[in-house]
Amino acid sequence: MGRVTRGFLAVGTRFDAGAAIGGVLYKDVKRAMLAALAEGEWKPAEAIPSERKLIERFGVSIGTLRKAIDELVAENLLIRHQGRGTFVATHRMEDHFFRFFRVVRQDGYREYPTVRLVRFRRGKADKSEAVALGLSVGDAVLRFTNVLSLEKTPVMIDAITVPVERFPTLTEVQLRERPNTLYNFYQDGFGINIIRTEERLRATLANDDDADLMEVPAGSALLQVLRTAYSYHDERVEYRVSKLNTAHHEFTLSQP
Amino acid sequence: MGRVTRGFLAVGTRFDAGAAIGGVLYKDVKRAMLAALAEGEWKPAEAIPSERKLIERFGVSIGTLRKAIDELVAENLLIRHQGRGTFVATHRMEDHFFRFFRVVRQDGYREYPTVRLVRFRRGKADKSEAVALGLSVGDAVLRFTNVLSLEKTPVMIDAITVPVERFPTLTEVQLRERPNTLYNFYQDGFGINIIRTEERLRATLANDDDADLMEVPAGSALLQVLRTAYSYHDERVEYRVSKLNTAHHEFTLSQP
DNA sequence: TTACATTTGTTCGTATGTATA
DNA sequence: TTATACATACGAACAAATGTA
Repeated sequence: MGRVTRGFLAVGTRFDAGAAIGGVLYKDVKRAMLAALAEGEWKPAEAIPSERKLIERFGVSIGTLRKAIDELVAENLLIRHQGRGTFVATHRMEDHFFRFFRVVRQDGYREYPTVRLVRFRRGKADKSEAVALGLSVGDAVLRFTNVLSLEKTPVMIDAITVPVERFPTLTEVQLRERPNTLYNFYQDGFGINIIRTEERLRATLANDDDADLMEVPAGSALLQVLRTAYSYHDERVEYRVSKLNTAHHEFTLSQP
Repeated sequence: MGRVTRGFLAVGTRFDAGAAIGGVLYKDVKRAMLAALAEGEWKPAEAIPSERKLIERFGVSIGTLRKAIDELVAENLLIRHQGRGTFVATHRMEDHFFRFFRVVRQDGYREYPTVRLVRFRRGKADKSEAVALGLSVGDAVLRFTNVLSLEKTPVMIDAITVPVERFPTLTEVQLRERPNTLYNFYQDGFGINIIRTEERLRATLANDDDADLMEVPAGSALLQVLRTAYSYHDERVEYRVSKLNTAHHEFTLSQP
């Protein structure tokens, strides 16, 4: 005989609930927590309720709760600190910056880049942007380009496209004056949390524009990174084509 | 008051043992299991002892054992199958092939490559090989080159270097006739398990040799991948420089 | 087909250790 | 010092998958 309720779901016996919902309780808890994150009930940098409160809220045991949290921690959505609490991950420099900026000097040295905004324009999604962002060709998008420098030397060009729908009030000035990382800015300014990216890499040759911005000869070999960035529920919110000069740097698959 | 022994370690009370060894019991169990794997007590594709036997062997509770196994599973060293047992991971095609072969057609289609061995020679480690493999310059190495094709078209060149010391009996014929993946061959033929790689990516231009092997014009942009492959205990056993033609394919960071 | 033994997976709960404010 | 929070370790009970008799 199962329990009579599933606590937060309250849908009948343990067994019936299992058949009716996800079958696995900790997965249901995880989903509920994911919903609390996606809906903004728990905000970046804030502590979520303590384990004791969460087991009351969800009506599960400590082990089940911890298993749900374990997975959210593994996915970098939450960060646990013994003695302090469990926190919603942010994109502040200290936290996750090098998870998304994988450029390293060839001797392994890592450094924060300086960013210069060189283009900002409204436009209509082309085919590749529409495919990448799940839009229709012609939908309104914002395109902007950053030049990233390391040790004062331009090393990477990021050509970024976002749907206007998700960033309706975004202005060039805001972008230029943002105090922190771009993904942190998405987070603070628009409530959009980038939690995952998919990236594909190619080699390409510098065109005149690249050559100009990156101070290399046209025809140089560049590493091209095609990135789609995802928010909660696999929602695509940014498409980015980066070009990296690998004369002195490289793209690393190792996390620091 | 702690327990009197730590089972397989038997080094005193729980607390003392903690201070003396790793401090965390499940980490000790994990280390012991890692040792059993590294020493070949548990061999690839075989089942390790059941949880019940392991908790007897290590003198820990089921929860502690499972936490140790959880981490080894997360690191892809073990694979659990409910109802069957827990198995040592292998490099057979079905298992982990696409963890190490990250080349995908631009439309996302994945395919096993065909491999052609085009060079095999003994030599002395140069600077970069020595650094990558933790050898001294001049140490004996084997170098061999594979051309990988997808849909009958050459797409990637792998220039591979391994220390002779780790592969003393390796011959060109063996390499040419291996029935399975290269890492599976290392595993079966030399007891060497590749469990992890570090990769760095650059863009480069095709030289005459590349152009010849890959049937592209010299000067084409190619994606270069510098890979160091590790066995247990972070031992470096292979250094590989790959060049990929990204005209129709790309290097993906997504796992299938 | 059925029944059973074996193995891992999930859920429960308790006690204690460790880090933090 | 104290209270709070997460971390580790224990183990029981049952569920689900698998292979075999």
